[in-house]
Amino acid sequence: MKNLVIVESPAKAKTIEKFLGKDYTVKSSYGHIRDLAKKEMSIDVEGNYEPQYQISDDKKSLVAELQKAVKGAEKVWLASDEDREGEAIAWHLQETLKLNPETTQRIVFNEITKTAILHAIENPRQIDMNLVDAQQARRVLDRLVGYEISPILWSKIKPALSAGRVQSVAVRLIVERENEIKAFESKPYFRVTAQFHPVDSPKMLNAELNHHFETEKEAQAFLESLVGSDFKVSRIETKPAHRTPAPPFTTSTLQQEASRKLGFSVARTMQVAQQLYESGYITYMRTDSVNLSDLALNMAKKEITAQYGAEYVKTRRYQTKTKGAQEAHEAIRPTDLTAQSINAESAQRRLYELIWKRTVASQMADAEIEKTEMEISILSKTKVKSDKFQCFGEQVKFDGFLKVYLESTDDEEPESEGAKMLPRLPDGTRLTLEVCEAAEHYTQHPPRYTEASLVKKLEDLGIGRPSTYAPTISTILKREYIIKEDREGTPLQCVALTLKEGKIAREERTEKSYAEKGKLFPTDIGCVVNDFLMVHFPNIMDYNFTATVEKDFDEIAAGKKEWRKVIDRFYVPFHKNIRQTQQTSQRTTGSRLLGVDPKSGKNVYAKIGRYGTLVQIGETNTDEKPLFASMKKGQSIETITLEEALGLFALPRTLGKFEDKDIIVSIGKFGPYVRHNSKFYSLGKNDDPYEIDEARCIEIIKSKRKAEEEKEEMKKIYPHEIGIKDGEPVVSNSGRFGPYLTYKGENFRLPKGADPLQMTLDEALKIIEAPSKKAKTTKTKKK
DNA sequence: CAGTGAGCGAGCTTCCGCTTGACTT
Repeated sequence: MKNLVIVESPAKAKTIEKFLGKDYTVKSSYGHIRDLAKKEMSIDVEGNYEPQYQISDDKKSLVAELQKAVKGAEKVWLASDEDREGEAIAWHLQETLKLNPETTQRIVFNEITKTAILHAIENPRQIDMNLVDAQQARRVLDRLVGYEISPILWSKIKPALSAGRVQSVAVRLIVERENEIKAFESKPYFRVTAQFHPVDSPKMLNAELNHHFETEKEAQAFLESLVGSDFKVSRIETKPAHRTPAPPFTTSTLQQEASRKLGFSVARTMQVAQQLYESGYITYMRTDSVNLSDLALNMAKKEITAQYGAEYVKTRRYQTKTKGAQEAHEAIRPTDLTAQSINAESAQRRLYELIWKRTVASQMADAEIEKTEMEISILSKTKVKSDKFQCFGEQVKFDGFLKVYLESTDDEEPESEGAKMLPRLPDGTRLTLEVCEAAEHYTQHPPRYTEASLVKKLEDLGIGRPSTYAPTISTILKREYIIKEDREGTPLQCVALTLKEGKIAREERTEKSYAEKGKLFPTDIGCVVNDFLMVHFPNIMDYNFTATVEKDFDEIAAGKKEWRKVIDRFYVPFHKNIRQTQQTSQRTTGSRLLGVDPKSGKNVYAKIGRYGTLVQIGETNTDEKPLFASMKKGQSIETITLEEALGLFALPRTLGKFEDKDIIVSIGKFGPYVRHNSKFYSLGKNDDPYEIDEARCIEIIKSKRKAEEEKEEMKKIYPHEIGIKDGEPVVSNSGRFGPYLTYKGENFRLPKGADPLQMTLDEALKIIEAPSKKAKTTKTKKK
């Protein structure tokens, strides 16, 4: 082997190997191979912040494999990504594999095309230690922040909590949005819409009054003033406008669009995109760049010309404006733009088509639009009115990119009527009012974040990276700082006044406020932790903290600052704050007094305990031990009432007898259960231990008994011998996931619908001999 | 396998950013 090239991703390795030919072997590092040890701080704070790196357990065999490959190679090329992390990966490889810095070739390319790669090979350099140091500073800072603040939370609030530069700010955004919503006062207003038609034509015009009314009285008075009034077109104006397509996808915009258009969670989008990437359908999916390669631009031009005509082509190069973008890759695009769709499972196909449309549209001409604005004046018999009706029309003159794709918005207002073509009516045209309605609406609070809109906000603030958006959300969900929930709209009483044929009718309607789906809500713990961090670590919680330290990292990368000095300037005051907070801050439980227990006369509190939120009767600092009960799902410290709190002390409940033994319902370590004759039976998902009755308990007991009997039956049937081949039996067994086959010590999955009891030996052998999806080279680890 | 929450004290938890694991009984 002459040349060994090491890249970050195995899929990339496969592609590059094709371009480079047989003199090159391409291997993958699978990301970072070394990191700070997980257990300890692993930073020698006294020793000038020297980081202590170690090869992670799951990378040991890979490193050994790379070591072997290095020995057999004449030249080693480090081709990790062209950014801070990529440079550090190259450096860790050089250190770990003991490569000679003088002779090791560092190459970079940010698009996977033959020209880009060959160009890179012709222009090797050495590792840029300034860039590596910028990464070390980033890594060390994150570790210091996370590993020094988290233990404070354990002792002051609850064990196993966490804080960090990215996650804590993400939680702050959600907590603050919820506070805004709580502070929001929804106010009613009256929106006036009307239908007119020219005196001599039945063609209807939809119009809206140029302002709202605050009260029904005002709206009523306005409608009354219309009776007997005349109407005319007082102004009509048309002007050309154009719309431009959205830039190609980055990780963040892909997550947003897949959420809006396909309803995917951020994690699902990334999982499906990974599959598309591994199958070679799309370019790399973790990117902050909107750049397309020349190859892609040419492909797009050809494809658009062929499909839609040359007038639809407009080649555009987009600039990445995102804060802190590192642009190590291209934008997310199809590798082959001639494939408008792919033959794959539904989720993959739909995501691919979205990417195809977005990419192609980004290289298409603007849409040319003609906008029309019309004003309708009210000619009152009594006085001249400044109130005016307005109509808006839109006509697409040339569709351009709209032929292919239109970006969605997060706007939750229902699609407004409009954007239609307006008839051309000359100024002064007399109009007849057909109907006018003043309908009551309520102002809406700001929307809660969805996963995708949170990602967008984080990206706008320059916080987090494409590879961490999805994991960050799953971390704050796992810590139970936030929950993802649907919330139904609440009914609103609305008045509607309708003027028709000179008469005003009044109607009361019940309308629902907008339902919220998959929105992020803060939990009690999230709020308490956020408040604590805001008081004691305001600088870390500052929305500009990341942007500020990124400036330092950039200066380190430019060789203008020394990374250890940057860290020292941050750490000395930070650590002092840590010590002070640990010594002086109070334990925080978020406790709230709910009232007095009528039975005992003692105070009832709701607060955070070691294992979650709970309610408590009595005081903790007295001789008498208080009573405790866990709160139910959906209850919170802030909203729970005294009655609800007292209801939680109803467990354990004894619900009569079955077969002469007590039925007792309670909640245990593993959730709600029924106990009967010293045996435990878990309750179903929809059973509430506070509500469940005797009959349902007996049903649960009986069905569990039946399931056990069936299991016994299965044990009698299995193992079932299907036949003998080469002196070895072909057997079917029944396991946790249903029946399966065993032959010569190996297990085989059954295809859907196959019944091993009816199966012939030939059929069974077919399953056994079918090639398994992946070669069984990997060993399974057992704990 | 079927709480806990006070207090004592052992030992545990935790960050962000690169990557893809594994295929059960």
